[in-house]
Amino acid sequence: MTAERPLRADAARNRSKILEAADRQIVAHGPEVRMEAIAEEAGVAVGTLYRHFPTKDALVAAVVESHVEWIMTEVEATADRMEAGADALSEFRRFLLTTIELAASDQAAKAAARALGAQYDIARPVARGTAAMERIIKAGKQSGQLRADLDIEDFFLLFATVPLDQPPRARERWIELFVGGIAAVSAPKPSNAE
Amino acid sequence: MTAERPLRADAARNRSKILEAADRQIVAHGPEVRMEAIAEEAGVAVGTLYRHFPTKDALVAAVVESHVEWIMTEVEATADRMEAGADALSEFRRFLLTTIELAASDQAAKAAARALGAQYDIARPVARGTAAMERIIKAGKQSGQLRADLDIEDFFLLFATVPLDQPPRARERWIELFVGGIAAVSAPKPSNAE
DNA sequence: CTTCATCATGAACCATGATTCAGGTTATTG
DNA sequence: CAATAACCTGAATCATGGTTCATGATGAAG
Repeated sequence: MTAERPLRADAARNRSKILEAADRQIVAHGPEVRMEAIAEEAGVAVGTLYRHFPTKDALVAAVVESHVEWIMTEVEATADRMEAGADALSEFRRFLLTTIELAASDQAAKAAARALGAQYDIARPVARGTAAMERIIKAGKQSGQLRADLDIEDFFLLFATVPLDQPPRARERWIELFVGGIAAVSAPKPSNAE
Repeated sequence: MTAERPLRADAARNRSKILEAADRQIVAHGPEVRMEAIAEEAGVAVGTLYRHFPTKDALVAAVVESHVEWIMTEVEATADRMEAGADALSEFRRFLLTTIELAASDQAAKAAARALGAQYDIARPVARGTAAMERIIKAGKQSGQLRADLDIEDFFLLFATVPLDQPPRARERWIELFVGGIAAVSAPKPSNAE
């Protein structure tokens, strides 16, 4: 069906220059950058962008998806560590801190996080991450450090909620509060308090 | 200085028609509604909008601020109840539920919440709410149900973070998780777990 | 070294939406 | 009932930014 005629050498080169430029621009200025800015950064004319991507949205989507991919990789690494016996809470805290810290200055990752929260279904990459999150939850529950009623949905909620726009101190604080809420020791309706 | 010449009768009437229309439109469709839509809803021509508000931003700001005002009123009511001895956690949960539930379908309130989180300084209305939040925190700590280290900043963080775009069930769940994190019984770094 | 299918260029084109302003209305005052 | 300052109208103007396409270049095949 889709006869994949190999790209002409220069075309291939341009394609990646565009992708890289778009990534750089979107990371720095967010998905609203003008096509012209991307073209300039890539040392190419706007028309060329359109030769490779039908619309701006398509180009942005390509970039953002690669960042979702990246986030999912982090999730997997966390799952690995937790299964290897690491402390559930501190491991999770670490994940949030490093990932969020990086994502905060990265407008593309922000868009990615938003996308994740908005419509839990960016297919491929998310599927990978979903499996990892299941593992995280399972491991955390077994060690007794995560609420017994935790759910994947909760994780997506978490992503949709991270205050990426706040200053670093605020982000750390937020993590602190949220992790406390996730911990098994917290009591949703404490009747034994005092 | 500012010689407040009273508005001509029809002008005053139009002004409020515009404000109401803008509110309705922004609540329904968010701050991106076209000026023309607002004008039409108000039964007035676009030019008239500009006679009363220098720019679109000014008009939107007026509307959004009134919603911040509203939220702050809710905060005060909550403070009152808590000082009157109501259960800290459930009272706070109630506040979040009702306020958020209303705000969720209210694009203007969403923008308002975002504004609150983005730049804690919408002067007047926030000042009012800030005082109330101080009261909430104080009352909560005294009853021993709120973390001893809670801070006003935490509340702003909370507002900046509420997942208004998520479905109702998700919002409720989020509140559950977050309140758990705020409760004094939770232990940030539990060493007595087990 | 031709030849031509691919590819690149970038000015022109379009769509959207905010803002302006010349010309017509109307509330208010005397 | 003038007279006029305040007001209103809405088509025209601007600005922004995505998308197209006629024209010119160039890598690959023979």
